[in-house]
Amino acid sequence: MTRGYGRFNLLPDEERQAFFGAMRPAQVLQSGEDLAMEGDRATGCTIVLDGVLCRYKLLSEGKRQILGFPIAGDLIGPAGLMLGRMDHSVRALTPATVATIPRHTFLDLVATQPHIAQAIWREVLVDASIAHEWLANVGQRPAYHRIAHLICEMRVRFEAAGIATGPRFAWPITQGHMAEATGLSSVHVNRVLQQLRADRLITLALGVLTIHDWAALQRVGDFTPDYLFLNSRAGDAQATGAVCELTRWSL
Amino acid sequence: MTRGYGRFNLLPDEERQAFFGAMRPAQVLQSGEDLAMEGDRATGCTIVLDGVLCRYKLLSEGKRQILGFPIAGDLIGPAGLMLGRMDHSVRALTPATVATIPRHTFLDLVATQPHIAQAIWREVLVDASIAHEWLANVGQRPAYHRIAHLICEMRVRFEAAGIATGPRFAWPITQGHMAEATGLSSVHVNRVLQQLRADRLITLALGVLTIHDWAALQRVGDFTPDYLFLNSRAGDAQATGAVCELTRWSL
DNA sequence: CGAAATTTTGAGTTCACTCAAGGATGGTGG
DNA sequence: CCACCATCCTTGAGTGAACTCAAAATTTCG
Repeated sequence: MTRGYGRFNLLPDEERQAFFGAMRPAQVLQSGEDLAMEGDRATGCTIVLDGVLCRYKLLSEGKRQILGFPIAGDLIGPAGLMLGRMDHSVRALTPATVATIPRHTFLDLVATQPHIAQAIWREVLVDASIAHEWLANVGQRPAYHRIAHLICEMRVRFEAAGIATGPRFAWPITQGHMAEATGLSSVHVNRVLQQLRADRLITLALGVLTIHDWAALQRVGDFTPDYLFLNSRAGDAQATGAVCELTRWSL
Repeated sequence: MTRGYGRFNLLPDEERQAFFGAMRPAQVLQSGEDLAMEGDRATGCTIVLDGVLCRYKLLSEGKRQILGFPIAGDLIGPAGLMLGRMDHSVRALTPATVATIPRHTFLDLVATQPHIAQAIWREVLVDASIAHEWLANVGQRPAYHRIAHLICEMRVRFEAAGIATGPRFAWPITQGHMAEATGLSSVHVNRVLQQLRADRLITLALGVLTIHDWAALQRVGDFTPDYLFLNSRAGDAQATGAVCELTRWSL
């Protein structure tokens, strides 16, 4: 069973098959491997089947800003395809499985299959909405609340993708990554996590995150899931598509 | 003469007329007036004809994060239309002129006019790219560099929109707005601006910004305009469309 | 001209950072 | 199976960038 094609499983049969049929064979990325680099001419649109990746930008002085953590069902590169080049890089944080639709096939699908086009634009727009929320998070919230917000988001997205069920799940994001995502230093992230633990909100150890008080964590993180636009029918995480080898990273 | 429809002037004649013809009569916003609120069901897609607006999110504790400064040629609300509700609010910072295409007409245009659809998606994707750059700016750069970056971006966008020519132009963004855009306090913005002035990079007074050393300012701001995706044909700022009353806010 | 908004200044504080070192953990190969 | 290495996590101490509060000066607008 494959982790999920996210919303793309909800497409009408014909278009769903067209979409899945357009994908090249699934491809496995090693942890730390780059899938695309900022400035690259995008050669295709990639859908994440399994694993956790990060979008990022490199700045002068070696700083890095993580822009998001794509997981199963998320798309990599549609914007790059349509604007001509990638505005950010993408790297696997865990072993990951992805499948790519070549540039031409993808543009054809978007032009001729309205439901596919709609599903893709939805993903793109939700990504933009998430970027807005992250900007607000990094710009306005103190470290403690900022980290809580990130954890809330990932929990909800993991559940929506069918990766996590319940308050205990694999957390493949290092404190260094959390620092780069939130604009904090990794030392400070570590201290904030200890505080969240002392406050009985979460524990995070050995790659496993446990949420002890979901309501309080959301309150602290000032989190409401509206910006994720998950409000369509439930059940879109049950995958029915093509079988592929899965890398193991989750619990 | 109208300030500009941005890239929409580049559409083939037939589609350009369809696009302009779909707009309701231009509408004037007062400074400080809200055009849309987060959570609103979007009723149309609005194109900015003149003036400067801001997209923003309100957070708990009364904090506000500004997500961008739409100017002539920019679109408000296409994402809101397609996702069902706005993920952020939009407010005029200066008197502004805008024109709206009603929901149904807009969706029809997108579905039936490929060049219009392409132009709109381009705008949407560039907005997302800008949000990514802002996230990196706010997350990683110190205040001094962060403000420099914002000034560089606005200068380039003002020029591309035909609003500014040369290094001296109207700057309707208060220090309070700059603070909310960059995640700094307005007091600190003020001190950074004084430092930029002491360093002979800019002067900003009475709503007029002068850039004294563009090369140095870009260096300080770690600014390259790639993420704005302005690389298509020049001359798209010459407006030829319908005439409308213009509010005066620029030099 | 007066009221409101914005900018500026000063003083004191704090949140988050840097630097540095020591402990865990996990993967790899002998 | 264990030794080793790389990565990641943790802790301590000192520093600094940016913040808050408060009030005065300036500009804008009705």
